Amino acid sequence: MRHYLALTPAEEDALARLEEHERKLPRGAVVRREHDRARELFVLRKGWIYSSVGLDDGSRQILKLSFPGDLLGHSVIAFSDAPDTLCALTDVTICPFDRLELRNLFERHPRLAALIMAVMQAEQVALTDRLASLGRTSARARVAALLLDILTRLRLMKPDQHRDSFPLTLTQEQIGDATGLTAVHVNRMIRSLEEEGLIRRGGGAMRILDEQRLTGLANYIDRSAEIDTSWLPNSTA
Amino acid sequence: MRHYLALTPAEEDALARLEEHERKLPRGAVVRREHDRARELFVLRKGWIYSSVGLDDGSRQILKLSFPGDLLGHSVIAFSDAPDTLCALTDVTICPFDRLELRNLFERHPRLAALIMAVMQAEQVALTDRLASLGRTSARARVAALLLDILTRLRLMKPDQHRDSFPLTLTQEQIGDATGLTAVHVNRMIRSLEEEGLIRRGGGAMRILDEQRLTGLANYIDRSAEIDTSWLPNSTA
DNA sequence: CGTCGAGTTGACATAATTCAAGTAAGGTGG
DNA sequence: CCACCTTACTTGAATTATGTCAACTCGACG
Repeated sequence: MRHYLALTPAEEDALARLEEHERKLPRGAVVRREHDRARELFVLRKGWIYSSVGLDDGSRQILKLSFPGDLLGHSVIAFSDAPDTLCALTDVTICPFDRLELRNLFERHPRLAALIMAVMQAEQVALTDRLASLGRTSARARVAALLLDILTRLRLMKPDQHRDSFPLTLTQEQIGDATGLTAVHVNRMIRSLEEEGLIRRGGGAMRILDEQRLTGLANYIDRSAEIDTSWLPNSTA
Repeated sequence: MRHYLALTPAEEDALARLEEHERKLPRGAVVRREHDRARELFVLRKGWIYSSVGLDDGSRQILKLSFPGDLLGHSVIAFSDAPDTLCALTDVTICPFDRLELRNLFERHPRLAALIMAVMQAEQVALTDRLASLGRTSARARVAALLLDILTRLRLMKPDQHRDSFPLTLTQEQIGDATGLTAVHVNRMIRSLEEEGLIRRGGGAMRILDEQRLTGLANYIDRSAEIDTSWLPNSTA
């Protein structure tokens, strides 16, 4: 799944074991709710999922979007109560596995464990990019950055299907919850981007017309440049 | 250093090895600059350090504060170019070690490697808390949350020294860069908190007078409740 | 002493929110 | 197949939070 380097057969097996079980959920389903006791991680096989936290005043912050191939629910690595809610944006297929499986990985496949740590770290850097986006850029820039982030991440997996567009499964309210804006204001920003010919909507899809200009305006940094795996331990098998 | 569980002598040795070398830097020194090639992680032994990114328009976002005992510079686990700048807020003592040392840890001390992953994960959750703070709370709340975060983290290490106060080494501009606000507005928020008797400043220190009320207003969540290590592998030695 | 960085304060400008009302599209029961 | 409802999207006007600019104070430090 996360093919940043050539895996040995034994490592492939170990990864496959994590995806042994499969669970399908309909659009809108809650995978797990914040404050619930949680022991499972998931590999997302199909569909989109978002992670969010609710605040006292009823507002909500979307923390992360996950796409096919992503690992989610990492928080159980540190805490036994889920700090965030996971919710399906589309019909999804997920492969749950207990965190005890990680134990096996650390003991028998140190290289895989280290690779997972590297991938998690890359996600953390993505989080800091979003932090800078929320803290220091305008509404327009935040919306633009979100759209670009979705596009580049989908394109990484399926370059042919997502040359310059993707299905718009997020409502404007959800975009607002991700960018720290109001649904109303998100709407205004999207139309302004559209009027300037930077993006176009239609048929339930979002198309990025001028990726370069949008990237500049959004202060967006594409970090899909490969993860550096040169320090990883050698494979054991 | 990170005593979330009892370590074996061999594990203690391995950790001690990471702290073999020591480097002292004066206040204001840059440990490493963003975009620099970077291979080293650090254990912060003494002093405070912040991590920040600069945006095109000259503004800056402070991503994280690090205190004694913290591990920093994790980004080299995934990338060979530093995504953020590390800068000393006080005179500091750091213990640098190459990321190749991690290899040794994964191969010989899987339990330690897993513990480090858990600690990193806890930091990631802290990042998501800040994301929600920037995205969905008012200026007052963000400033309050930052102050509480500093207090609770320092108190975790030195409960007696930091009952309810800490040295205010951050300028108001830096507080602004951390919370996504202007220095001017930070000033107004701090005085308003002070006028309401929630905090008090004096002698270069910040004192939290009404932690409970401040916590409520800030939407702050204290996650210093122990990291859950029950899933970790057994020690090898 | 004089300079400099940090903090403080007021007047004003602007970005984003709130409120309110309306339209379009999709789903459901009759 | 239509009438109805609901949910998402759109738009304008009024309001508010935060930013900008500019001036002033204060203490530290050379």
